Amino acid sequence: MVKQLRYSNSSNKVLAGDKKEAILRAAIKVFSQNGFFNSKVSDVARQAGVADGTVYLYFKNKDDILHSIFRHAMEIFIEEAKKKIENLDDPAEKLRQIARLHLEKLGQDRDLAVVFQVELRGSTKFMEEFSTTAFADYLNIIKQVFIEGQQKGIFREDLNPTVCSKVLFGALDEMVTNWILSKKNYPLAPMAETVISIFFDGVLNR
Amino acid sequence: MVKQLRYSNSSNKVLAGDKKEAILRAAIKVFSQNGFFNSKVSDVARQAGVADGTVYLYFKNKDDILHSIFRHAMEIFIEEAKKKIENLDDPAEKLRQIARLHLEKLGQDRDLAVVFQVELRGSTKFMEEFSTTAFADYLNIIKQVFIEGQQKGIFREDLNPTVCSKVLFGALDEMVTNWILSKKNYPLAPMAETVISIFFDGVLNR
Amino acid sequence: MVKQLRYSNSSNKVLAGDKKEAILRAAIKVFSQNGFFNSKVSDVARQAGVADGTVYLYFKNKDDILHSIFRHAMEIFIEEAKKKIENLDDPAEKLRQIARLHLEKLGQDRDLAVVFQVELRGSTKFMEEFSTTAFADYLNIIKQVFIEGQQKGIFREDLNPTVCSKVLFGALDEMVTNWILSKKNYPLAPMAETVISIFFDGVLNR
Amino acid sequence: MVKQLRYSNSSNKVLAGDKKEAILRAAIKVFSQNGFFNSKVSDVARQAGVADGTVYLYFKNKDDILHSIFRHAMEIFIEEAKKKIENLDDPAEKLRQIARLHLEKLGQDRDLAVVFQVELRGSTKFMEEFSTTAFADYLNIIKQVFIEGQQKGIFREDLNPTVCSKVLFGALDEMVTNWILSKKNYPLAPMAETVISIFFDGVLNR
DNA sequence: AATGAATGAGCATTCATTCAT
DNA sequence: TATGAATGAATGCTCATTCAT
Repeated sequence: MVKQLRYSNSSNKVLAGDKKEAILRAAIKVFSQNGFFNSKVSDVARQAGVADGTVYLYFKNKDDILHSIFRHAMEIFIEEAKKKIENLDDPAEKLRQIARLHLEKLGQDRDLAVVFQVELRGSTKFMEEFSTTAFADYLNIIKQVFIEGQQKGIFREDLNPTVCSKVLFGALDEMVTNWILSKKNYPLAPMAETVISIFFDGVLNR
Repeated sequence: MVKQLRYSNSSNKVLAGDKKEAILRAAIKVFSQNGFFNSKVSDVARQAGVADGTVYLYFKNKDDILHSIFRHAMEIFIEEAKKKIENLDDPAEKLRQIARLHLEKLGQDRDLAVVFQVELRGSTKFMEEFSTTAFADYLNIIKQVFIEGQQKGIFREDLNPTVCSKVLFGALDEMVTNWILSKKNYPLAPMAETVISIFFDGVLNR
Repeated sequence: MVKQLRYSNSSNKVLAGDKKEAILRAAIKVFSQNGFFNSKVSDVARQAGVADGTVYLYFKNKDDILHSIFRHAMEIFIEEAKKKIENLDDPAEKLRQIARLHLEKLGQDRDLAVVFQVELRGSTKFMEEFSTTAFADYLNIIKQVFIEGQQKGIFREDLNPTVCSKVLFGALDEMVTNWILSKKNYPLAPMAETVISIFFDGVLNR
Repeated sequence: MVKQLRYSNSSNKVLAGDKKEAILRAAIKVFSQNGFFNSKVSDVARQAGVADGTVYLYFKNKDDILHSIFRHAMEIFIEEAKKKIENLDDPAEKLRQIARLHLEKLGQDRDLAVVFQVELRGSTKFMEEFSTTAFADYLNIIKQVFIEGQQKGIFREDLNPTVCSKVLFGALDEMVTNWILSKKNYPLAPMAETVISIFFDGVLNR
């Protein structure tokens, strides 16, 4: 969910942006291991291989690092999600792809997932900001697809699209949280199918 | 989700247990307003009307207060949930009652809800512990009801009961989180119906 | 210029106010030795025999310690100056007593003098505040005595009392500054006579 | 009290010496606005229109900038003072000219005055050094004129010349300090007459 | 000469916890 | 039980200075 570090291939000089990304990667690792509040800026710096002060050349403060992790990852994720569904016609298939991408992305990067599921949730300050920015964008994508599905007669029209998008997100979110807290090391992405199956058809026998 | 403060009605002396509960209530209020990490033990003490040191007569440390809030509230909640479903036969109705109780309880106590949705989530330490204790009990109740429903032929048998219980919980949980972060002041409990409707019948048109 | 530490003489318990005064005395010593900006709060605490945090039970912050030194000393000084002149009739004698008290007080406490002459002067923020508070009171006392002298026909009436009070203060102030910077260890108080002599009669021969 | 910036008028290239002077002027402005301790070297560099590192091509360190301001200004001042009095015979008139020059120079350059009256005073390190170098030279000029006046029978012989020179300096110094701290914007130089009048004739009526 | 990215030492302040009363 | 004064460990951030270019 975060771009890989890129090193210049025409010289051994590290690209400017790479130092910032190195700090971001380091922060994801450190925050996921010790928690945001227990992580020291100097831990992040050491992990990134830079001096403490250098962190402040790229980030306003410790909070800003956490913000950047979120913004950066969401940006990439939303971009990818949009690309993935733009060539699909079936709204149901679109939701299935989004669900899969959601679990795939976080399932690929446990550290990032921990930061997303735990560290970002521990403060109303963060929560409030996030729930009105990139996160709102994400929910909105789901919602629009749902509305499209209602218009095409695929989804029930008695349901509120906003609530439905939250139900789907909540279910996926819970899968991720359980996954990172689990002692077992099962693959996360396949759970998308089950979630989608329940979301689409419900649990009742027919 | 937490017992109301009870004052002795035969004397002016506050009952011993009430002082502990006063501190718990104070902590719920303070934590929900400032966040756990930004709350000082002295804030909790002042809110409870006791001296700083007194807090340590009832709780091991600051973390222990948060733990107690969780344990105390979950205890009451699980007890109430069990009582609510013990006289019901229909597993579907049982889940409906649980869902409604979940949203009713937290919808009645915004401060407690904030602590549950935000403050308790900000540390893997807490999360790991919670996900294996009282929270596991709660998920297990849902799961058992689900299995019962499968045995009675009401619920689909191709679905994993554990995953289903998480999907239901995740959906409800997301409702609560959105509710506490929302500027609007809508009633939370009624959303249980929609969530249950989706969970039971799915979103697809038939 | 600062009250001496008082210990309870009826028990070995240190009086509450004494801890604050102990910190003030310690700060005067530490600031005068290392300068305000180079002094660490922990230096002051160690010198006072208390923990770092204790300093903050009595002072808002490091700046507040410096402020308090000034306020405390000026309070005592102004009180004493007023008492010294209240029973005198001759305005000239009043100024002589003030000049002597000024040099006597600071001449008795070199550390305090260093703080007054050097540390308090190094910031416009402090300077501006001081020059409009206790320091203004001091200058005003001199000025009022001067006006009284003009009314009694003792002092020249063509001179601006405000300017005259500043001239006298400036001369005394320079004596103190030179004294603390001097390698030699001469007594400061006697210089009051010379300053007063010049201030009263001028340097011209007649 | 500081030479004006001179730019080459035969080319667009700034003369080498001018860059050093530009940094000095920038430092005077920045120090007077924010105080020496609160000013960053990068502030000075920006104000001077050079890179941070460039400052260190002309000055050893931040302290050295403050030293240079003092040395540079005193050099010019003392040179000018000497020239002003070399063609005068009357010691009294010499002192009057010095007093006027003192207040004229600082009254022309408020930023420099702030640095002289406030920033240079905040450290015993600076104070001690200054009081034995250029400042001692300045006091010595006054003192020599005073002795000359005593020899010519103009000034009282019962007075210590050193003390007298300090009294005059202290009075002038206080005028400057009050001027920079004053909200009102009165001209400083004219106060030289009053100070000299008091210094020469005293405040007593005759 | 000039640059400015990188460094890393340094410090005020907070606050959970203790303990003498 | 209850108090609250005292403790002292712990850390984010700044900024003077360097040095490769």
